[in-house]
Amino acid sequence: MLRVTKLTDYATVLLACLAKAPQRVHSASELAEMAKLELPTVSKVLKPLSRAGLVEAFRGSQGGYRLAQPATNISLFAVVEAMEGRLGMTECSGEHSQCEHEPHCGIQGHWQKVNDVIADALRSVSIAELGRDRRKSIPLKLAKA
Amino acid sequence: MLRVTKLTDYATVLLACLAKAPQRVHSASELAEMAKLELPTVSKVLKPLSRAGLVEAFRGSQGGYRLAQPATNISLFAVVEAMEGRLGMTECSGEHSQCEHEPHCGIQGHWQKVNDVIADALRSVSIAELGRDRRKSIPLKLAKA
DNA sequence: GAATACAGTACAATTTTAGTCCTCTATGGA
DNA sequence: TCCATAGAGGACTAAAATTGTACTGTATTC
Repeated sequence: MLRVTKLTDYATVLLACLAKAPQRVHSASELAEMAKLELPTVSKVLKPLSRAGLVEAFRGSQGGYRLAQPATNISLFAVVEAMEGRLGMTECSGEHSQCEHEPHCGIQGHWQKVNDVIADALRSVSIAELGRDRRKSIPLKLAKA
Repeated sequence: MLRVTKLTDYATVLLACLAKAPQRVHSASELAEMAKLELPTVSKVLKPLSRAGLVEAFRGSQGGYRLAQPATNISLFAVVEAMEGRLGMTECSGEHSQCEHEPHCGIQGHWQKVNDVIADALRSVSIAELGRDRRKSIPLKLAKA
């Protein structure tokens, strides 16, 4: 099915939540509430996003997360890469290929082209666009505000 | 990493083999030899390709497989779909979504757009293109950001 | 210094994927 | 006709990835 992992999916949802109030600091539990996810799951998602520089983390009481960049600057490509590592459609399109078939495989270079096109597709969508409600706009009760 | 499964990868390799002599019938063991894969694995890959109408199968002695369409007509999209089912980047972009978050998720429609772009990317490459130009490797030194 | 909240690591349960094997059916030739 | 070949279909095992959770540590605020 060629899909991203659930964690990556969650990441886009959480980033879209953050993008709705980019200046505010949201705690992980507040985000869990907003996205209807479990707290440990939210933490797990936000950590790699923080390491990748997509969100800023603040410790201590009143701490939480905030977008580290304008929402329009954060592409789906960056999110996928932060969550799943370097994009590569096949074994041999990664950095250090372990593929034993390479010596007699005539096609490995071609997947790279496909990778590039897909990467461009992901780069063309920012999380700002994800946040824009196109259907039913959701209440998004900020219960803990 | 956003990658296709190994079986899909194998499928492209096998189809590229078939495309080199499109009129000939190749037995599964012959293809296994060409692609340096195990026979059971080759069989497993060719079955869904046959069901999807990408290759023709001939039983009995002197039987084997042959491309059912000109190689230029067989896109990577068709191969991925035959091997992995309908393309969908996220749970909710599939046909029958089981995603419990849909009612309060504001972004599900947006992944569909990404799907479409990626589908187009895959549609733009045929297995005929995979077979030609065995340029060893493409300079890919996009240093990790 | 106590409470809050993120960081990092580890781990169990589940699901997917990969690979193999076995039986059945169809074909072509002796 | 009979037999060897070769794909069809399904079942099954092992391995790997994903998911979700827990626990301990560290930083910050009041």
